[in-house]
Amino acid sequence: MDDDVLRAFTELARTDLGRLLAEASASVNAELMRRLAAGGYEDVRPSQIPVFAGLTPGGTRISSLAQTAGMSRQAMSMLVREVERLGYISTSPDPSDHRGTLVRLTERGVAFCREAMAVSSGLTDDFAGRLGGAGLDELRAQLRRVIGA
Amino acid sequence: MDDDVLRAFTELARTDLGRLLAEASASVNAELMRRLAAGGYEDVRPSQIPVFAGLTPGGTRISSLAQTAGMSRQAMSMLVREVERLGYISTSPDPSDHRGTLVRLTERGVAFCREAMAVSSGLTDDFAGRLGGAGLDELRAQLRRVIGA
DNA sequence: GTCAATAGTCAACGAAGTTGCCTATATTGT
DNA sequence: ACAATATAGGCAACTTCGTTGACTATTGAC
Repeated sequence: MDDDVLRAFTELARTDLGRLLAEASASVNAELMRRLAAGGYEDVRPSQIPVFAGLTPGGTRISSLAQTAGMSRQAMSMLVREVERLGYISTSPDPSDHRGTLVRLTERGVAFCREAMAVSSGLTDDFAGRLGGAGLDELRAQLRRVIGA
Repeated sequence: MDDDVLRAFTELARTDLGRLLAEASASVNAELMRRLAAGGYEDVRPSQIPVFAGLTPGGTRISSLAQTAGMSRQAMSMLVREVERLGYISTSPDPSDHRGTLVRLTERGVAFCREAMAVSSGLTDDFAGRLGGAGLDELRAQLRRVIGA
């Protein structure tokens, strides 16, 4: 019966591993951003996090940030300008190669990274409480196995 | 030292639960769409899946699909037109309420749902092989615990 | 010193979704 | 019976996040 196919499909769509992963990801990410906002960083958007994540000590090229984030230089360039306008990073021409632009954290940027780490730790602790410490480690290991396809 | 904060932050960004979940979700979803495309359904895009997922036997309102998918009626209305143009669903005015539009699977739509279930089963089997059957069940349970925040 | 490669940016576009407003139909209260 | 209200759907404009293509400036190789 077609109806049976449809019912089975609907049921599948609800319990699917892909959907569970997507929901869990969205949920964790939303909670992370909510806590960052509560900590005084309401102006940072999720898409801007990769800018911070790609920074390295001593200053980092926009191209390098783009590659780390897996996106085009153009997109990263725009993100960098946004985050700079928010006051978290500063840019300056690379003295050793005037084609390049070096991106560095400002003091506010350092404070943001500290807060982000604290928030992430808090969230991790919450999950450890809910899943058990061993359960959380096991979850991480299984996710890595899922990714390593 | 600021550099230490940055290094710790970078490390965190790589091993973060949120990032693991996002990567796993993207990976599983991409693989699902890849297999659907390989099975002859190259024209269905990820954003259109919720149209199918919300359908119920006997025909379903666009508003109902929108609510199930958690999006606006306007967005779902557009998705419905796209998927209809691809030939997977048909629409007709609701005879019992002429404001409404009932959405139903076509034969091609039923075939798609069958294939999607087969693909999903295959994928689930693959993961069961990689994580162990009990490991997969445990992963699902933990993801549900993560979602139930 | 010319010539190819690289870093960054501008402009146009695309996918996926939102909000505000509009029409058509239904329902409800008096 | 009819005015008021609610609901279903659709149009238009906009936002977010990303892409590709074409361009300039600088650099390095020969």
